[in-house]
Amino acid sequence: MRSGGVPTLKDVAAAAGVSVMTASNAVNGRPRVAPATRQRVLDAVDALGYEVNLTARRLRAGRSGTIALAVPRLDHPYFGDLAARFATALAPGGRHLVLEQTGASKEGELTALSQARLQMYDGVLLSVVGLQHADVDRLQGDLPMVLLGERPMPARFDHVMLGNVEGARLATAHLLARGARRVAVVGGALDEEPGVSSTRTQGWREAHEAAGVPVDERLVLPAPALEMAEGRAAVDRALAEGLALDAVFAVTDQVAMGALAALHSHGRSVPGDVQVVGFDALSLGEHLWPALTTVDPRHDLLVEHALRLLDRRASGDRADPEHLVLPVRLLERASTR
Amino acid sequence: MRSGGVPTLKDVAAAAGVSVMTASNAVNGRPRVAPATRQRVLDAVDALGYEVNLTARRLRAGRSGTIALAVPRLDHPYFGDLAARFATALAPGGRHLVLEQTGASKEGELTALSQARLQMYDGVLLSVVGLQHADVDRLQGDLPMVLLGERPMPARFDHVMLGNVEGARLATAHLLARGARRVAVVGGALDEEPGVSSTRTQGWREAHEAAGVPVDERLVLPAPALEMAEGRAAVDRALAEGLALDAVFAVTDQVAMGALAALHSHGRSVPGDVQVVGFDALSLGEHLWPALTTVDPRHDLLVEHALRLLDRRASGDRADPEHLVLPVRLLERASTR
DNA sequence: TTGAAAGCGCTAACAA
DNA sequence: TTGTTAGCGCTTTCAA
Repeated sequence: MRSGGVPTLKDVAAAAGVSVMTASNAVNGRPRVAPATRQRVLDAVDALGYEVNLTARRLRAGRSGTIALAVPRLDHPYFGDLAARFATALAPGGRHLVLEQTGASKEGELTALSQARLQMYDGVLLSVVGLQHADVDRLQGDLPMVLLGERPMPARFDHVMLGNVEGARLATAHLLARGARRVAVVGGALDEEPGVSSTRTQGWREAHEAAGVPVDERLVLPAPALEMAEGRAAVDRALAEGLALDAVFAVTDQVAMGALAALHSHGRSVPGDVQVVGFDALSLGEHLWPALTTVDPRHDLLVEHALRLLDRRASGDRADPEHLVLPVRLLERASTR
Repeated sequence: MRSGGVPTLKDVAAAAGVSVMTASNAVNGRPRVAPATRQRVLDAVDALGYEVNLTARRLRAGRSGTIALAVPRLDHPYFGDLAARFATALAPGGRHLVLEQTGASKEGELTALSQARLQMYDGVLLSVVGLQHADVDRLQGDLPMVLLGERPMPARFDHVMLGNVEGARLATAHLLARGARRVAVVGGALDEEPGVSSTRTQGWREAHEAAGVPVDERLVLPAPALEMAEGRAAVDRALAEGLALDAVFAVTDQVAMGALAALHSHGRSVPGDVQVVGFDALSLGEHLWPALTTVDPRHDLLVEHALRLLDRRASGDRADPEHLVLPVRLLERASTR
């Protein structure tokens, strides 16, 4: 072993008095190694504290046991929750998740979205929030990859989408059924730019049409980065300007929390004066006061399908890509009547 | 180029009519390449869509430009916030952060904490929350590594600690100065097991001693995983059992949110009946109702010092390891008087 | 200024 | 059952 360095398979082989190949076979539990030989190798492994060099294994064998989840932001609880679910689902198979930050396309911070980076993994789960069609289309090669989230993307990739429109429709219909007539959509967007804001605003609009309630576009309150502070500021401003509203559909739970803060500081009671629904079913919504009614995006199904599709590609399956839209459901809690 | 595969440097060299070595020199901007040659190589790079294989580079050159932040949980906002800060700080240097989940020692989920995994990175920032001295002591080799968080750990590593005791003392002293006499420490622990709970409980105790207020150990309300639900349940139970308290020092903001929920459901006003202080300065605390007074753990300083120490090791410096304790400060907001 | 050779640590394929 | 050969894609060294 090179002094000061980490022991290699060569060191193990030398210590056990076998060839490097036999050491490899023994270490990896491959058959056709005599029990006595195997034991000598494993003893040497213990004695030296050998662990495989995953970089070398990946270069040679093309696998490292690592799957990447690439998300636009590391500091949104939504992605942390999702990452924890994927990590848990991968663990039994001996695989391992790492979280990569892609940044958003507009800001030109796509460091993680290069062939070079993604090639380090056995597979990539790519959240396409904030990405453009072209960003993803640049990706070549046959890296197993599954796209997550609702945005128009190259059809050659497997793609699991949340029921954004359907969830927004459910949430808004629930508010309208509970008597609301002035439902603000906080974090909404009227533009054509596809994404969370616009698709969920679309569901809000459809629910109004289905209920025969006219839509007032002044009730669309933007919160571009979908942060709590923006949701709070948007509702603050609307109330200060005297905009009439008796309900809030927040396009994410984070934005909903901001809305709740604003309503509270203006003395509006929830759900008495204003009913509130969020989207994402973050665990913290359950413990707010009042507990937040929200749309469950079914991350359980997302994880299940995404890994199924990823494994299918990893096993060399060349079937046509699947484009799934998951079902959603409403979790009724105390912030609506 | 192997059909269907990703182009390699060999493909670029062939296309440009130079040797692989010259292509490498040109691509990496090394000197001693004739301008015309360099241009031909770069043209070939563009034409083929070549990107360096980071696995091969790491195996040969020992660097990949990737730093890992290993944390016990991906779904605690605390770590997401910290990760985002590290990612931002690394970006200007062209380096890249990935987030690894270590799990907690007790549950035997230390998948990420193997030599093998960590060796894939140029450096590792290891949050030692939930880890044992022995887990970390197993790590050999000269991988640049900085430990984060207050726990007894092998002294041979650089180690940046938060001012846990000092922060808890500040928070508790603030409550006592504002008239509180029955300060519950939610998420606290009386045992000797070192960690967030016990060190912050220690600060709570010291503040009482300094103020001459007797400590009542019944006011130590555990929340082992420091989750919101546990904080809520702990305070719920205490109030149901008639435990007298006029203030809460929650050892994390997450636990503080749970405490706020419990206080609210028991009709206790904050800060009127019960004052509340958290710890961590999570951004969501600013937007709660009331806004949460909290201890700022100075993540800005943590990031600055951790990267300084990491870079020092990466440059081969053999200086004695540093063991820093960061200063903290109290952010006074509306949940205290 | 350019290139040939060697090898990082590992494993697939084949030979003994 | 064990070992030999070759090479993954890159970069360091050294020669041309």
